[in-house]
Amino acid sequence: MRYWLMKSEPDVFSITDLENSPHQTAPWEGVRNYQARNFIRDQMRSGDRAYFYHSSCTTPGIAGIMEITRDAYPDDSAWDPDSPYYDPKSRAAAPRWYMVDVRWLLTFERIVTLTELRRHPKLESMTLLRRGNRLSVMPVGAKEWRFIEKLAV
DNA sequence: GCCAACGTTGGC
DNA sequence: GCCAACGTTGGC
Repeated sequence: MRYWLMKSEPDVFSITDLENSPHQTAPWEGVRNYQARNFIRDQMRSGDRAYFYHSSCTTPGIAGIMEITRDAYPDDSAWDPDSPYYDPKSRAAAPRWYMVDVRWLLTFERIVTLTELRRHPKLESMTLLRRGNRLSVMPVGAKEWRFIEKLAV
């Protein structure tokens, strides 16, 4: 099992929105970056765990945990002209973008903030904290995962 | 709203 | 293939 961190702007889709979704499950649509796409398509598997990260908001940080419940499949929002994620270069015969399904597992009692994550030397090599990192989907090491889990309690 | 740090695009 | 211009991300 692998561990991941996935960013979403809570104004658009928050961990509460996921919890309130049918079956507490939703497609993670709209990833439009090749490196993130490759993680989703080539490495992410049903059963993996992911931190739900709230970005571009008052208190950026990790809000809780979700589970990947479906391997990657074509992101059909790329074919919807009315979608903000529309990409005419993605065609059904050759899908450019992929998504997984995610299921809500738990919401932390409090947000584990970005500021707090930066304070811990054990986390300094985290992809999330690397200068200039803009990935919306990235792997998390098992040790880092467990360390963060304890912070949240 | 600002801006650093990227990624993408397209002319050549 | 180079690289300048442009667009996006995301913290602050």
